[in-house]
Amino acid sequence: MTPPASCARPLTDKLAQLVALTLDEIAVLEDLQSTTRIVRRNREILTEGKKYDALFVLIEGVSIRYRILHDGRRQITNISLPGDFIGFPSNFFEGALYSVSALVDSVVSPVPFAKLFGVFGSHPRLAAAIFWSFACEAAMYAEHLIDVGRRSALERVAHFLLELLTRLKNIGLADDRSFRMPLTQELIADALGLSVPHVNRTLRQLRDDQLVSIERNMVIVMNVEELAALADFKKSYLGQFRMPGLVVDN
Amino acid sequence: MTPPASCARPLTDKLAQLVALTLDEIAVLEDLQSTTRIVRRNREILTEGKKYDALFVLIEGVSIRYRILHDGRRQITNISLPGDFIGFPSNFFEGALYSVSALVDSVVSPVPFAKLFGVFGSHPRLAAAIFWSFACEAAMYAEHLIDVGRRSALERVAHFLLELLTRLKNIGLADDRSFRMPLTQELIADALGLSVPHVNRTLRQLRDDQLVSIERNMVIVMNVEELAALADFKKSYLGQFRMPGLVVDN
DNA sequence: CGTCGCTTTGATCATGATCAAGGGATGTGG
DNA sequence: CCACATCCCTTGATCATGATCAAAGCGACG
Repeated sequence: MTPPASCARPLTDKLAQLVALTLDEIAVLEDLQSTTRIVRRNREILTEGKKYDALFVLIEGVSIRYRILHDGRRQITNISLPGDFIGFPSNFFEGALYSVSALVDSVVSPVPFAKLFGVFGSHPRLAAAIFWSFACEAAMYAEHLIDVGRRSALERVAHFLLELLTRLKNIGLADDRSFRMPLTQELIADALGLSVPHVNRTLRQLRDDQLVSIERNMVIVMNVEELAALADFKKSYLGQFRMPGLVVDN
Repeated sequence: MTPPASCARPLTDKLAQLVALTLDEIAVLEDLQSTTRIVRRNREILTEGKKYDALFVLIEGVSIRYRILHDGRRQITNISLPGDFIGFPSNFFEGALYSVSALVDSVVSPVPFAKLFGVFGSHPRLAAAIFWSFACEAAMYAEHLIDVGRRSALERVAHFLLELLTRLKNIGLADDRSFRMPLTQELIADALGLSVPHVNRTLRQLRDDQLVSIERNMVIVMNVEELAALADFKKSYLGQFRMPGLVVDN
């Protein structure tokens, strides 16, 4: 059902959408991700406090980054989809700052820091493109923060659904208005700083208002416009990137 | 009272704490910040939606990054102190994602993307160090997100005070337990996703509990240990960095 | 057919928002 | 030197969003 991992190159595809990559650059990029590892559903990919000498690229699957507070409350800071880097910025610290778990059986590829920084030195265009994906990740953090800090439960859930739809669409895992929700309501709650019952009620309200339709795992956004207006959602932070420094000759 | 801007080199100082910089590297770093601009209190340094070809370094002063929602609610995502980059990741997008305002008269220095990426190509150690400061910024976002998503008002305010204390200490603007609070309670409220009266009451409670003392603008953390325990605060995300890729020869 | 994981619903509770009004400081013009 | 205005802090009363607690429904799967 799932294609062999070696066939999927989500990171390359993602960066290629940004910049037309040369064959050489593609080769370098593929070399970065040459070794892969399978991580089973519900196993940790990264563990808080451990030392790492690499970032990871998520080749296939879905993972969450989170922190668990002393009394068990959990905040999911971030959801990773195929093509995303895992471990930025966490792994750059003495002792990873967060744990990352696979939500489904996943394939990851470690990218040693040394290799990564090597590419930064030798392939400036690639460097800029990779840099972009970090910027994009940071932008999602900021947007997530606004969500949790100042939006109502309804707006939060709406924004969350639209962000997920947009991101899944970008990597070909959603069509224009529908996708399979990879998270349980408990996970959504922990991502949005809400309780499970309230997420459930909020989803119900969105359904009652004819804004979305949810059946089993399938989410259909019935009215993207209106939902976006409700959530104050602008997808610019997920896409339009400037590549100003691309023509760098030093 | 304040030293002339040309004397302050907070970014260089910050990075020098990380890696012993060569004279050449220091020169390159200073060259990056060679032009400066003064921004008056309450003026915007960056405006949401505008295009920029540069990041900025905050040389002196304090600034906030924020988004205002359609109905006027404001979320401050981030507070910048001297030595911090302003405009990551926002300025890498077509149309800056957020506005940034100076809270006091400030000095900033534009760093054109082209120059920045040039350094990335030519000075890998510097690149890694600058990269670190982006990672640190991203880590603060994540920590802020946990704050707002899953901590109570009391924990949030406590965590906020400790983060500020630690950051100010790192740049020599605070002693071991006290500092001048650069934000009004309204700004604290907008940073933490709370209302002004509740921030006020929460600060009062921290005072009543003998954890902090606040007089005018001066904040004294009376009991760092206990406050850190209350807030679940670990300062590792503000300091300990690995420089694994520092010895890169390509 | 029973268990497990997830969703759904209801009833009650509490944290923190909102609304409303003062209370200092500090600064400015008369 | 005083009047007044502005900005921020403080406090109180009420309200509401969303948490918590509890229990039932409902597939899927072994």
